[in-house]
Amino acid sequence: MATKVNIRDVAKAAGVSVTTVSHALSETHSSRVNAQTVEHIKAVAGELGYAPNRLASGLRNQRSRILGLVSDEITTTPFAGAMIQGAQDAASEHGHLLMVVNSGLDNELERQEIRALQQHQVDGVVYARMFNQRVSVPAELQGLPTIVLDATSDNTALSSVVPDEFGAGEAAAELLVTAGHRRIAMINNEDDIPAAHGRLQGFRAGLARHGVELPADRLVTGHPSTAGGRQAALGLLAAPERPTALFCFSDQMAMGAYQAACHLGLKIPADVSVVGVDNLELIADALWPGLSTMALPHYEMGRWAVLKLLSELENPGASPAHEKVPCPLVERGSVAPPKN
Amino acid sequence: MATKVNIRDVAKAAGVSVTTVSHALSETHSSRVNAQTVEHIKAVAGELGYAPNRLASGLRNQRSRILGLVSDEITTTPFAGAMIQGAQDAASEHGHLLMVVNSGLDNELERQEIRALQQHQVDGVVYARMFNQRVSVPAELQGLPTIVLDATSDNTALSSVVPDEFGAGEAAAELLVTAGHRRIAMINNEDDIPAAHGRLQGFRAGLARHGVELPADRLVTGHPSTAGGRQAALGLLAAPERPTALFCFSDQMAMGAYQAACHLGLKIPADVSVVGVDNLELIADALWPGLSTMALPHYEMGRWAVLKLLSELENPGASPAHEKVPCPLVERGSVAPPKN
DNA sequence: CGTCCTTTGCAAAACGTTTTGTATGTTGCC
DNA sequence: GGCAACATACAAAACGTTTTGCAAAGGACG
Repeated sequence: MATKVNIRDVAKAAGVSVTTVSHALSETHSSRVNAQTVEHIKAVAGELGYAPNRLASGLRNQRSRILGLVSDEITTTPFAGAMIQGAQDAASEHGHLLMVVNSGLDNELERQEIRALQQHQVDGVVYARMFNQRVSVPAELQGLPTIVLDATSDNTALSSVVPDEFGAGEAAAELLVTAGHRRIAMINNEDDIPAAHGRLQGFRAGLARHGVELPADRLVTGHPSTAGGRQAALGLLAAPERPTALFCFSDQMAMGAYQAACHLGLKIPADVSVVGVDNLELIADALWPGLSTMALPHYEMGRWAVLKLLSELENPGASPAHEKVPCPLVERGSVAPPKN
Repeated sequence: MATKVNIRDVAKAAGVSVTTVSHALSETHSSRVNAQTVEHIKAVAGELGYAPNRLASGLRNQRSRILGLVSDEITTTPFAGAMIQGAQDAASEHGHLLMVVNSGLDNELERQEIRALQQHQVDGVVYARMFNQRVSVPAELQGLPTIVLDATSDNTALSSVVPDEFGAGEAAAELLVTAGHRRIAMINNEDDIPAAHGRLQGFRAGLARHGVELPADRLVTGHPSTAGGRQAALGLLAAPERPTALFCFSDQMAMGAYQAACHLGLKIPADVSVVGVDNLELIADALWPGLSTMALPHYEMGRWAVLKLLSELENPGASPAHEKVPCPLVERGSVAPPKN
């Protein structure tokens, strides 16, 4: 009762030839067969539960309808899920399936996984990173349509999609300034990656538009973790003229800021407002009060990458695109006007 | 320069027949060809970068070497990553690839995704849930080897793997009692799922072994979220004879307990010890102090499921297994002896 | 020296599709 | 009524493997 019924069985049951069944079931060739016959064949096929063997059709067409998604680390980051989901949804909508592999940080393993994908004749690959960084895609992917996801490739011939880091920083500044804040600080990632750079630039630009400065002593960096954020926030909030608002590189660092505030007896948002980046449900929603944060559009980026990949497969001549997806603000309860 | 080289090219380059190449490269038939010739062929194949087309061999062998993983929700839970990774690692080690699909809570979509997997001739399926619950696997999977992951199926013919919930509860009790606690409370999930039931049973058993009771007013339930845990903890810790230790259903609920403690001016672990379940890096590691917790073995379960699936594929007669994977304690800093 | 076995290599068929080219039957037109 | 044109259906080849059955060559033995 398994997937045993093949096109020959359908042909026999419908009393026609295999060719006719194939034509009837194919969108493009159905004109070659009588409309009534098409109906009949479809009915019989449905009845028999016929599902064409994609291995066979892939072999014949040189088109497996499988897409590869290779990422650096699925396990450790909570973003991976949204990315994969976005990619998978887009693939599924267009009759494709996704093969997910991940390599950790092991280059040799990565090579191997990519070879495995190639053996399975994937039509193309999404090469994903879990945060916006600069990468060079492995040579193995030469000749295979590839989209770079949440990273920028040194090979500009490859399409890529990243969050609009600049815009996120800008919007965060806008939010805090219009809430009335003037003494504002930023806790940034100490690593000099595009994400850190872009958010800072945007934040500065957003502040500047309202004539607000970000003096050097209100820009601190730390390890991108709760502990890093906590430590940085403890320093900032202990200062004599402490800032009334904090923009944190990530929700995790923002969580550290919450801990620092609680430790110092400061209330959020009454004494200090906090804005994060990521919109990790697990953190932003869990903090008390909820954390207002700039959502990283991982789902949308996953979708975009697959859609772009499919479109490049359709017409191979297309020129590459470099997309920036906006990061919408998700307001919870961590921002209020300053007290005085 | 893509994956253009096929077995025929190798044969030509090596000056032998296609058959001989196939035999030489196959583990089982390599005895049919001269050892020296095997070496030569392998050398040529390597030189040419030959990689056999799995679509073709899958078609021929009726064995695609693709495994399906269908899950309810990848996006929203941070466990998915570890599960997928475990499954993928195990698959990769045995020369298989994983196709991940997920259905949300939409049954129709699930059916559709499963059909898609079947069209791609997956050799078997891992049917995963994101927390231990009771499921009935969809009829579409009839006839396809299936393993149930992090759930128990009403069809006992299907192998399944779940965490050892009972053992986790037991170990948590052991930890708290040997630290010296006697007034101990539990904050459980209000939903009556195997996870909640098992952990409570185990916790009770663990306490009982040391003559400690869990009176009704020290067993409270709440929504399995930070807010739910916070609310429950606020109630417990405001009681006249407040408990000195809390066992929480999840790390998220434990995070709520942290917030309640901070709110009430209680220090962890000095005033109250806390134990969670899950070992979510994002939370357990982020809390201050770090949260001691029972790790849910998602990675291992993912591995186990795939390994079991592969073994059932090898010998189809095997009887089903129902595995419980232990939940190791991960100690951080949230447990200390009671003050008085 | 002939026979029989063993070693080694190959030709051909099969897996389930899709597509091209062709054959059959039907209709319309002169 | 004959022929062209068209609609419809089919046979066969191809995609890249694996495996079965068979042939050729070489060695051992009587």
